[in-house]
Amino acid sequence: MTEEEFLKQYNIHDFDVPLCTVDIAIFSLINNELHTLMVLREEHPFKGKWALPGGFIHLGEDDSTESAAHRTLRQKTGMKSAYLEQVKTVSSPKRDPRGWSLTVLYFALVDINQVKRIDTDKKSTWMPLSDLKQHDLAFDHIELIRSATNRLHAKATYTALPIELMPTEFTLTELQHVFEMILGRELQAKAFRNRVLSANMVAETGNSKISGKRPAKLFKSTGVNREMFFNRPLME
Amino acid sequence: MTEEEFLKQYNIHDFDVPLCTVDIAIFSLINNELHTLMVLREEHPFKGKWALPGGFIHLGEDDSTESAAHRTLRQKTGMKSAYLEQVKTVSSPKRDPRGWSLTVLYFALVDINQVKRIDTDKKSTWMPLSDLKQHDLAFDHIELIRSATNRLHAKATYTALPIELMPTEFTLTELQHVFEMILGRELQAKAFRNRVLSANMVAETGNSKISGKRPAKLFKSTGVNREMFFNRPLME
DNA sequence: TCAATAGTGTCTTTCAGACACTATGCT
DNA sequence: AGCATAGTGTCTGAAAGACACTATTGA
Repeated sequence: MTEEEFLKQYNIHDFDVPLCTVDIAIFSLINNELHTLMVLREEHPFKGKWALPGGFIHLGEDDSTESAAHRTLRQKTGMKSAYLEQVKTVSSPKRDPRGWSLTVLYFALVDINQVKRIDTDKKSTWMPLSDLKQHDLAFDHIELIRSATNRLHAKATYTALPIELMPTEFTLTELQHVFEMILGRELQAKAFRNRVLSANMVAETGNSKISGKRPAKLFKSTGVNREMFFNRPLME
Repeated sequence: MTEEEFLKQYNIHDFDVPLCTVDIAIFSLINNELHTLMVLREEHPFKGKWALPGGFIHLGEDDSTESAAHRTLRQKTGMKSAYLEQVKTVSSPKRDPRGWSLTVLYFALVDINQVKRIDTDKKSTWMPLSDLKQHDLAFDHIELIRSATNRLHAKATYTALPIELMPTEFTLTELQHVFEMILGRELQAKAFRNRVLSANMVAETGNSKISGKRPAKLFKSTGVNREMFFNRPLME
């Protein structure tokens, strides 16, 4: 048989195949707390439960799981681009009652001020991470969120990725507080500032922010944080 | 409709679904060189080309993509357990001529002395990494191998994972040479030894190896390398 | 005794941690 | 002037880099 003949007779529907989805944990800062965007499932299975945004890959529309993730992100937040990173692929015969399933998990970091639109057709909400355990989420999404959070936590110790969560202008103290929230512990101002400043990850905007007492210089991201790795982690 | 009714009428074959596979780059040391196990494709597509071991998930047999990877590893090397790590999931409508496809990539590190059996039904070979570019591999497998190699390289800078490639007993100089091969540069004996010894990643066996001149102490892995991360990378 | 490989002593450099200190602007 | 927050000076310690040095064996 030639390859052409083979491809002609090949039909994926002759085989048992897994269900194949993409899920994204979209993280954002609201009132100095980490939130993740959740959508209410309006169909079975897990109807009425909160779930991560995502779903089946649209074979005609998506060029990769990453572009499926971008599409979802666009639909839910109106953002054309944002930091998006693949976390891992999780699979099991049990995690979806419809059958053997596999999901490619991503996480995104967005500045909440850039979020333009939230799909009105589906009920969705920004849920603080601290509230998650009180909800009985769909599928294994609580586990997925934990995996995404762990990745974010790890990245905060050896990169400056959390800058992606910040508004256009921010003070270094504000940035430090975000890191502290993600890492769950306090940081030394000196070490923290040395690190981001000497790596040129932020640049002064010339503006400052008066929050009552001494005004703090405002900084903006230089974008270096997307690729740069520090060669020592923050603490152990 | 109840969930039960929904599940009863749900049929995955009503939808367009991607092809879904698992591939593994199985790395091993042969004659002081990194090799990866390749199998000859005996069917279309890419018939007659070399490819990474792997293939479709067996829904009845595999509990996850990881167990599909373990099954493949067992079939190709006879090894029940070995270091196995998920690298990433790669997808595209073009990478497989049969249609939209997705593969979950793993890499494994094996001690070549523990490899018991190589499937006799499929032609397979250990290919040195340096030879790969001379071959026209199936699918995007050359890219997948590059991704797996990059991961191994990164891990060698901040963990002692390459210990998994070593035989039961080895000298520190031999281990250092393996790191040097993976990293593509020379290391300082002092720094290298301090690092693995103070982390208790290896333990003396009491034996030594005479290779002509001063005998070198033999060490064995303590297994610590699987989880331990150094808090500074080797060089930049 | 010498060649060759194994393994160490020790100085430098880098950067995080600790923490006391100074700076600024509002009230 | 006082106070709260912004931001710095400077010492310590841990671990990597450099590189000269010593140790052990067989021939």
